[in-house]
Amino acid sequence: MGRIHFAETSAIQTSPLKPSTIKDVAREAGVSIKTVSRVINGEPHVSARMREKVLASVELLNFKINAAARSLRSKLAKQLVVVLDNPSQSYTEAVQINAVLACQPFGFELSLQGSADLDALTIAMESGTLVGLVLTPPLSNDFELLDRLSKADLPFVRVGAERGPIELNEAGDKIGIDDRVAASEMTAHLIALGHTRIGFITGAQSYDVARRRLMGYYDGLQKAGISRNSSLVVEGDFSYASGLLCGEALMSQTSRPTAIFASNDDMAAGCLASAYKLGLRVPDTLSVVGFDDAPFSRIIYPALTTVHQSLDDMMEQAVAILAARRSDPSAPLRDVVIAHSLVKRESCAAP
Amino acid sequence: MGRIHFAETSAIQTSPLKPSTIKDVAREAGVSIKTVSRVINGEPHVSARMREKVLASVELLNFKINAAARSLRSKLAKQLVVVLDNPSQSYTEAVQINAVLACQPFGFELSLQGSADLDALTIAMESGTLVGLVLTPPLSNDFELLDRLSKADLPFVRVGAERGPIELNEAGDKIGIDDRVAASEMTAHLIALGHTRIGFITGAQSYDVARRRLMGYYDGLQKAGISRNSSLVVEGDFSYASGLLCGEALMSQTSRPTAIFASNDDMAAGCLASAYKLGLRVPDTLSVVGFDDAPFSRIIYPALTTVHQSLDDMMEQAVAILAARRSDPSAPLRDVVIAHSLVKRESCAAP
DNA sequence: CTGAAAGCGCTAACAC
DNA sequence: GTGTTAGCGCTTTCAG
Repeated sequence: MGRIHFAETSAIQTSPLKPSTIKDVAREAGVSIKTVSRVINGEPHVSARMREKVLASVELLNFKINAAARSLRSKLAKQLVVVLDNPSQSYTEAVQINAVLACQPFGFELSLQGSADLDALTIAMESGTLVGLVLTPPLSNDFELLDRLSKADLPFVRVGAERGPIELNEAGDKIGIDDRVAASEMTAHLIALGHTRIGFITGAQSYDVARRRLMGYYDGLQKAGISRNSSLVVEGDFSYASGLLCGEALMSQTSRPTAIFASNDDMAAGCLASAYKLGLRVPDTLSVVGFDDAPFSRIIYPALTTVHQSLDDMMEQAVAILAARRSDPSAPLRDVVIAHSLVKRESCAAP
Repeated sequence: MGRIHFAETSAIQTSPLKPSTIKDVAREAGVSIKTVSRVINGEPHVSARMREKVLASVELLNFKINAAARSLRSKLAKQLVVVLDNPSQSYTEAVQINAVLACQPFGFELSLQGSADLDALTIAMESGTLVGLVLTPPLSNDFELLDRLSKADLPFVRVGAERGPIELNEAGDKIGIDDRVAASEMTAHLIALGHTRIGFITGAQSYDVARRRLMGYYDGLQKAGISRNSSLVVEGDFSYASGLLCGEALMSQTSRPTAIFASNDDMAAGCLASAYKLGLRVPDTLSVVGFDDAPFSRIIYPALTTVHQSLDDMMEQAVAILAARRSDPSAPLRDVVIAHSLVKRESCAAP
């Protein structure tokens, strides 16, 4: 997750010269400052020759645009709100840092909120300071909220939202991984290892992401011809504490599962802890896998086999989508699917 | 670590009005815009009556200073460099997010770097764009670097740096916890529990912070009248991998320790993993404690007893010190000690 | 102690 | 296609 890429953020290393202005560039290139402005903003109606001359001078003088002056004049919106209300500590932290990182290049002012205050947001939008909202699960699938947001004409992107047939009150851009496919792949991995009694710890069923992961688990079972067993599925809430409880419930059954698939890493960690408490060795006696590839997943013992979802990509693109929509509000709605991957570590083995 | 405080960052929630300008305030208060400027910048030479009038109007109109306009005009430096080169993944991540957070209120542009490029930094300083540097361990005690930094007249604050008798090439502001006292307290805690054979995993001895924590461990032993035993001290490098190795080394001794004090949480996690591998139950057979209170320390099993150091406070103050020094370069050098605390969780028990 | 005027670097609006 | 002009909101002169 949020490793900052040193080279990218290191403005100082790349600009060892005194800052030059648009005027300097204009003089150098022998054009007007407006032309320079057009070129550096990628506007049309500039001849190729001029563009080249300007670009050369920009390079020569190591011109860097003055963000303060630009935003003072252009009054482009720059507040971006991320709404975050998730019980998973690691998810919450990962979203936070990646949101901060994603906003840096745009100079957006990030505001993290636990819920969306429509009135305040509407005012901010009308006064031209709001770029838009990034909604994370479970809010990204809260249809009442989505409805009000679209009625208020507020741009928003839904992270990890349900994708599928367009529904009536469907709106906003979407971005996420294919949770269902990922969960099915993980299930298949467990089955390939030889497991047939596979427990599943689901998130709250009010979360669409939880439902999708559960469906993926069922898909995997079905593909292998293994029938569902409702006693092997228990419902947590994506928190560590719930993983502890659900793990215990699963393991204390008369015929206990040989593998447990927790639908996020926080719950997998809890599950690992309860296995330890019950004296079950992982992966020898029990395999445990997670979902998310939280930062701690390689540092707990045993290192967790899990599904990697690239939250940095996701937040980066979410912010980029909003930024693009700022210039062109009527651009077609995006639905971006980010690649996921299985990361196999030490927490599972053959039964 | 980096939990973002929702209320603080939520500019939108607190300013549901259209932004008003210094002009509006001046008109409201019946004064000139310069007077408003003086008041909001805390400048002297303003009568109490005027100040009050202005403040009232500021409140009334919900005036928020326009950072873009201010920085365009005042050309105050706003680049802040954090130099970070530490093997601990969790420490690195925590510093990153807290640095980003700490810079937000000042509108500083953060640049994370793996080393300090003096030439580039000097140019940036001379052209008035550099606020200063925040040095983290081990750089915060790299005397050659410190020396060059002070000769180049660059402001810097040293996080987690050695404190004590002023040395010749001592310079810069300092901020950190009292590592030595903290380590001694943790050792005392272990001893109070009944442990006498306490293993210690130290960081690389080239790190002053590692040396201080080791000294604290010795202090704790000494206070209890327990003699040092060099076979109980092994040297890691603050990484998870080294904790794994060192833990193994400690545990495979003929008369193994009943408790292990790893001098950071990454190594403690590694140590826990090696205990698990060797079939030693923690805390039943072996107690393990860490240092730092990394985000994962409550999620691994067993939840880690550790020393909490408030990196958010530290980075916040570090940035604030630099900001203050920007207005008054000759202010006396600060040496801030942040409070630490023992957080007792489940990873240790009586032998 | 207070104020009037100039202008930071850039882009919007309008010429040409 | 290109250039000119005005002015964003603030702080900095420099006069009172």
